[in-house]
Amino acid sequence: MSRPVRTRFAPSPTGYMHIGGMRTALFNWLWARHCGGTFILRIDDTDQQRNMDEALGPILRAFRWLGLNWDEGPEVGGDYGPYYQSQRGDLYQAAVDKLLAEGKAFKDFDPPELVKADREAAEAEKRNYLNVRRSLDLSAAEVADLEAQGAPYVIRFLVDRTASIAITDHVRGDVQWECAQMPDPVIMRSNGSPLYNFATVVDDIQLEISHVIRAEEHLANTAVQALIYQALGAELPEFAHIPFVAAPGTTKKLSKRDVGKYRNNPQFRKLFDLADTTLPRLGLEVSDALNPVMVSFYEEIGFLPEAILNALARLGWSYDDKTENMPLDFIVENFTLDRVVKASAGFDPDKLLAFQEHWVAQRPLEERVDRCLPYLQRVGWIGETASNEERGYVQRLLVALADRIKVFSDIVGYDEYFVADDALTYDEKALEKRVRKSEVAVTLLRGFRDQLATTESFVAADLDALLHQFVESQGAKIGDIIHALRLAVTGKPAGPGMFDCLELLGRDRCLNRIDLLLAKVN
RNA sequence: GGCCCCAUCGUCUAGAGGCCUAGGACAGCGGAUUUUCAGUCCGCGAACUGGGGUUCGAAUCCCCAUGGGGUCACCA
Repeated sequence: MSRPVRTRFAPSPTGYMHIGGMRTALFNWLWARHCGGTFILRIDDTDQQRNMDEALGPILRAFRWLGLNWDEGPEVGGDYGPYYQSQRGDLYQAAVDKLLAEGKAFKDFDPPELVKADREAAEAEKRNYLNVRRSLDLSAAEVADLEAQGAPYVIRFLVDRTASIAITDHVRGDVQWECAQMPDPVIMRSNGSPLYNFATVVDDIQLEISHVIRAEEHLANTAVQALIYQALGAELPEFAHIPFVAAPGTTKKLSKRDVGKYRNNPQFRKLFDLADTTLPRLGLEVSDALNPVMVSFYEEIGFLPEAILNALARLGWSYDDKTENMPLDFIVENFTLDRVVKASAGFDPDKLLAFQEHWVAQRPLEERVDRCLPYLQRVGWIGETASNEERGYVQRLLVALADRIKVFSDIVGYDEYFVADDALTYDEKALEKRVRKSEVAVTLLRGFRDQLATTESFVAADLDALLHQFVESQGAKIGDIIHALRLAVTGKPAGPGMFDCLELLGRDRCLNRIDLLLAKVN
C-alpha cells in the first residue's frame, strides 16, 4: 500500500467536457497533488473513429482553463505511453492471450443474434440473464475448425460462478458481490478491439495506477474489473467511488442527455437564462457542446476558474463545518478521501454563482478590465486592440458597476455606455411611468438640462451637489427627477449611482441624450 | 426485475454515543443604508424518513420498513 500515488482521468473523446466528469477529474487531480503523486490523462478511445483533434480539443482545453495540469498523457507524453487506448492494442492482446492460455477467458462463437435472443428469453421469463456458455462445450478441434473457416467470435472473461469478490472502497467501505449471477463479460470484440471493463484494467495495471477515483456509477463495474485484476495476477488498486453529481434539486445523475429538461428546472433556470441572453450577443448559441452542463459554457460566459473549482470541490467534499471559500492550493493541501461524502450531490447553480461573486471580488481591477475587454471587442464596442482611452473608460465603468458584474460577459449587457446616443434603447415600462406620466419630471429634467450645460465641473460629487441645489431651488425632491434623468441618459431604470453615470458618459452625451428624450416625449 | 449504493434545513454540508434546545454556507423572507439596481449590515424561518432494538444516554451503532438512486451492451 505504499506505492507511489498515481491517479488518472480517462475521458472518452466526445467533443465536450461534462461538468460532472470535470469534478471526477478534479478529485483525481487533487488526490495526486495532495500526495505529491502523478496525475495522468489517458484517452479511452477504443470505440471512437472520429476526428481526434475535434473530439479531444475541448476536453484538454477545459483542463487548461481550470489549471489542472497533467503529468502524463496527450501532448506531454510520459514513460508509460502511449496514452491513447487505440494505440495500446498490443497490451490488450497480450493480456487476452494470457487469459486464454490459462483458461480464464474463452472464445465465444455465438452470433450476436443468438446472444440477443438469450437475453430476451431471460427477460421474458423474468429470469436474470446469464450468458449461455455454448462455446465452452466445443472441442479444441471444433474451435480450430471454426477459426479456420473464419467464423467470427468474441472473447469472454470466464467468471468463476462459485466465487465472490470484495473490495474496500475509500468512500463506500466494504462492498462485495457474489459471482453466481454474473454474466461472462465480453472483453474483446469480434474485430479485436478491447472493451472498456477490460481495457481499463489492463491500462490501470500497466500505468501503475494506485488509486482509482471515479463516480459511483462505476461501482457495479468494479466487481468484474476486480475479477480481471485477480485473473491477471495484479494487485488491486485502491478504490474510491465518489458520489455522482446530480441535477440541481434532484438525486438523479446530471446527464448531457437531459439538457433539454434542465431548462425547466427552477434552480438551473438562472444559468439557462444567462446562456440565452448572453450567448447570442457573443455570436454563440446553446448547443450540445455549449450549455450549463458543459465546462466550456462557464469559460465562454466568463466565470473564473477559481469559482468553478471551488464549487466542484465542495460537491461531495468539505473541509470542515464552516469553510466555504477555498483557493485551489488550500484545497490541495487539505483534500483527503475520507472527507468525501457518500450521498449524491446536487449541482447548485446558486452556490456556484455565489462562489463566482466571491472570487470576482478578490480580483484586482486591472484583471477585471482585462477579462471584460475581450467581450467588448467581440461585440464590436471597442477596437480590436483597445486604446488606452478605451481601456481607461472601461476601467472607470467597472468601478461604477462594482459588484454588478457577476460573470465577465455581463459587461455586454451595458450597451448604454457604448452605443451612439440615438441608438439608445429605452425600457418602455419605466419610461411610461417615470417620464410620460410625470409632467413634474419632464419639467425638472428640462431645467436641469440647462444646469448641466453650464456647470463647470462634470465630476460625480459636484453633479451630486448641483442636482441637490437644483431640486431645492425648485421646491422639489430628488426622487421627482432622478428616475427620469436616469432613463434619459441610460435608457434603463436601474444601474450604477446616478452621478457616476453622468460623469462616465460626459457632458456632451448626457445633454444629447436628454434632448433626445425630451424630443421623444413632446 | 436482479445486484449494488444512499438517506441531516429548499440546496451543499458539519456531526464519527453525551459538547446538539443539531453548527455553517447558499437560496428564501424581514429590516437598515440608498435616487434605482447590485452590494453591505442586522435579523427570521428552515432538517436528523419511519419503526424496532443496543445503551444511563442515539442524528450518530444494529435490524427491518419506506423512499431515492446507480447499474445490468460486441458504450465509456
